[in-house]
Amino acid sequence: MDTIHKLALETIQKNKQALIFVPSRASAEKTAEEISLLTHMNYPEFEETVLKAASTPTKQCKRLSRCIKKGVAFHHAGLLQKQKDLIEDEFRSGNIKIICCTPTLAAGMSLPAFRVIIKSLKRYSGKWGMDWIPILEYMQMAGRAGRPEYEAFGEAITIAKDDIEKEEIYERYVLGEPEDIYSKLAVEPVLRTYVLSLISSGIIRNEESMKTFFAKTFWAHQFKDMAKLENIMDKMLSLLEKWKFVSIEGNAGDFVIAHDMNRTRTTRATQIGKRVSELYLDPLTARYILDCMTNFTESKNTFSLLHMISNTLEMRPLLRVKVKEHDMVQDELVKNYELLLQEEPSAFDPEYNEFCKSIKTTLFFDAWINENDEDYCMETFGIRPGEIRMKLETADWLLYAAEELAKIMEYREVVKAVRTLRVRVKNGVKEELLVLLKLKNIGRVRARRMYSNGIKNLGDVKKADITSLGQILGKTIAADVKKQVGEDITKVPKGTRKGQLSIEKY
DNA sequence: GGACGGTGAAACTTCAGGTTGCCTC
DNA sequence: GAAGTTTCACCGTCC
Repeated sequence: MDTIHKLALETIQKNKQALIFVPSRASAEKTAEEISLLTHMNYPEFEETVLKAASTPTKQCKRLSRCIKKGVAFHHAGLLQKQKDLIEDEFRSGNIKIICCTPTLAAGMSLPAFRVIIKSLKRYSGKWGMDWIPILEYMQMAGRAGRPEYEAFGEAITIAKDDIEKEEIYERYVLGEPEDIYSKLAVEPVLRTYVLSLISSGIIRNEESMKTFFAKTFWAHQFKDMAKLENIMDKMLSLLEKWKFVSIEGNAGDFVIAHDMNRTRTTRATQIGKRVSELYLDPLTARYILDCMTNFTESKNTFSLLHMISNTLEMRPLLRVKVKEHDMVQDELVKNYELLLQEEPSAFDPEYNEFCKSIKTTLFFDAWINENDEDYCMETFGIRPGEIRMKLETADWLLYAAEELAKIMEYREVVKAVRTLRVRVKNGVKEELLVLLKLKNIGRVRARRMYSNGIKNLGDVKKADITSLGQILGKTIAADVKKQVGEDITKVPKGTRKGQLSIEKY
């Protein structure tokens, strides 16, 4: 038995609770599972919530359910919100004794435990291999120990693999000072967005006031070199002008300073620039979407639009292309090449890898709008339910933004295509089900059942007799649906069941 | 003799997280 | 860099 397992069991014996921080999701799940096999608790009542969080229980859901039954859970961003809520609530009420988690639970949420166990203070960090995590993060994790309302103290235990590491951990984390906080404003996407929004809202009217404004920010305070900073802002401004989101007029603005005409030229957001700002889009993405949309012709389709949104900064991190998937992604790229709305970068371009990822992400969305469920997506693309939801939400936002921009540009065909796609993404359905989705209480599953039983549009709903509709949808919903198409059926006939209709699984 | 099944070591892969917009029954 | 996962060779058992 591992040290971690012993500590976990000992915590349970003391009738206390522990959070175990581990460096990866796989490790969170595995550790939780191992501990769950060692406990003797039994909570069957949570099974349903865990398994029914997705339309079909995935491997992950089943694994979580097995653990929670034994009073142990794993927690990471791949879980569905409902599952995360359940875990947090049941930990608070004391039914779940141990949570093995990634840094999800380190910050933000108040979820104190008697004991915090940190499996490792090193984490994989791209190029550098394993690296120490920030001291700030250690403090966040350790700070979860000790419930102020119940405990006089808490324990934060860190596992060291040998004496040398023990020394280093003590020096670095226990005695160490947390890192300074740096402004995130300096990142270009953020800066672009803020400059545009300040111009759009009229807070900044010319270059002079822009510089005065930014000089007062925390970023400038840290950065100190104002000349360099002004340089960056000039660059931002000319980009925004180049992209036609901002117009810079030659005449002097409201605040005339005669000696420097250049700094007092009035800056204004264009109509499209104003909308971009309202949509909270990174101007770079907005420009990219606008350019893509001009290439949207009759020969393009939903794949084209899905790829358009998959290739944005907002959609990142994209789905990773695994070694075994490489050929498949390449094949799909070749197959769908004609559908793309932007040029493929050269294979030597540093961005090429991201481009391959954007293709895989598009394939996932495409599978989703063709009615493949969470379980299929997880098995096929390695995307977990929690991430599916996040991606769908981002997609919905970007499609909405694209629709709004297309409206202003009067790209009527694009507006139509994007609007349809947005509903399909939201519901995960093929186009043929869209009519049925207009009915309240009818989602992807029920609509598909109706369709496979021959009820393909609202007319069919009217024609269908209430008994068979009831067999497809259940009596209550069937009556409600009938009502929605104008037939008020308050009384469902009894005893008219003739036999089960074949209800195909989609 | 051959198919199947279990086991363990070696080879191979992969590796955290979460904010934005808008509308509406 | 380390842990988790998959693959594969090896061995024993059963038919």
